[in-house]
Amino acid sequence: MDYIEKLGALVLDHRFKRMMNRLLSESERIYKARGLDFKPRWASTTLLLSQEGPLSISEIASRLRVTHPAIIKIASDMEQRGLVSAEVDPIDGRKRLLRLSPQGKSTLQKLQPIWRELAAVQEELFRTAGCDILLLLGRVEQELEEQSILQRVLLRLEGEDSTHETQEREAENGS
Amino acid sequence: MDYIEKLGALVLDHRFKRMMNRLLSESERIYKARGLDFKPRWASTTLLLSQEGPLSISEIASRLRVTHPAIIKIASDMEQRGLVSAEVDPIDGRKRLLRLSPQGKSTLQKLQPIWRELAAVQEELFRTAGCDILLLLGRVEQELEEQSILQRVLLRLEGEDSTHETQEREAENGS
DNA sequence: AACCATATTGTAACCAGTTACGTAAATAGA
DNA sequence: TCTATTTACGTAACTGGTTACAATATGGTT
Repeated sequence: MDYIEKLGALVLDHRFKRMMNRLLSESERIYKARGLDFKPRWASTTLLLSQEGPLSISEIASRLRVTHPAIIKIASDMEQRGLVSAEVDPIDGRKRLLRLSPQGKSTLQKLQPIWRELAAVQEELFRTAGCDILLLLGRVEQELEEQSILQRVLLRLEGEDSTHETQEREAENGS
Repeated sequence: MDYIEKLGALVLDHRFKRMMNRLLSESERIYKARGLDFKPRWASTTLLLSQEGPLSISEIASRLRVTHPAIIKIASDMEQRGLVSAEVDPIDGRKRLLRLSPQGKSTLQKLQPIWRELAAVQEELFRTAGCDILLLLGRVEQELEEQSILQRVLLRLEGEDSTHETQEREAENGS
């Protein structure tokens, strides 16, 4: 019945998305079950702010590798719930420095034990299934820095149809 | 510098999302490099239609485990480019049967060798990094069917704070 | 001091999905 | 046969991101 599984590696993106959604929705339910009004998507910003003091929007964005509008949205949601406060940087009027509010810190205290177990459960889940998922993802990202999927696939295809090589070469060199 | 990697399993969702985006954007560039006007997100629908004849919107949606509005969007995009055609089911006037058009089939022919190499490259990438990714994901999904992350985490938390059990129990029972 | 380039934030428009809802066709039951 | 329920599709509104663009503050040059 599950056609996506049958399709294999071709739809790996689909599989990753499914796993991501599962992790997000279960985290959300865990927070709810523990009586916390907290969204999984705030986790990385919360941790970053807790560990590295007040930071500007764009600093957070670059550290977390998302775009600044995404952080603006997260920050404004967290401000509404009183978890973070913001003030203009006194020495650079363009920046708005974000910090965890007292309420944000108290929420963090409640989150810590949950996060500890959540991380342990997830790591264990993948280890039981056969591998260290973080190590694996790190290695794959490393491999891809050396050579992109695009390059790998085009190279293999080029070997195949060495008869009709036309515009592919440019595209490949362009990267 | 990459704070997400430092955060570890807590932000596994983030890591999966990153990998998914990478796979999608590289696929898109591969299609472009080979001169095809084709989106990675059409792949599963295209394959399904090619293998299992004309299908209705909701059949496709359920086979691919997405919602039907998502398929409506994909189908209308593919119709615009002439890759699929649709007609009302003669024996059930509610259904719109989708099938690959001749042009869709010819595009499929061009996609096949690309997909073959793409799948091979992706599998190899993960195998080199240490594991059979499809097997791994399948196993984890299997494990999660037996017991959800929610249950696992709540169980572990319950064991922990058996000393200071306050309001958490209610929340936990509520789920 | 004036000006230009750059950095930061914010906003708008878009994308790819979801949930929620409305409508039409089919089906089941009285 | 008439009605009530269910199914299929479509649309609207929302979410969580993106890119593109505008406005403003900073800092370096002349």
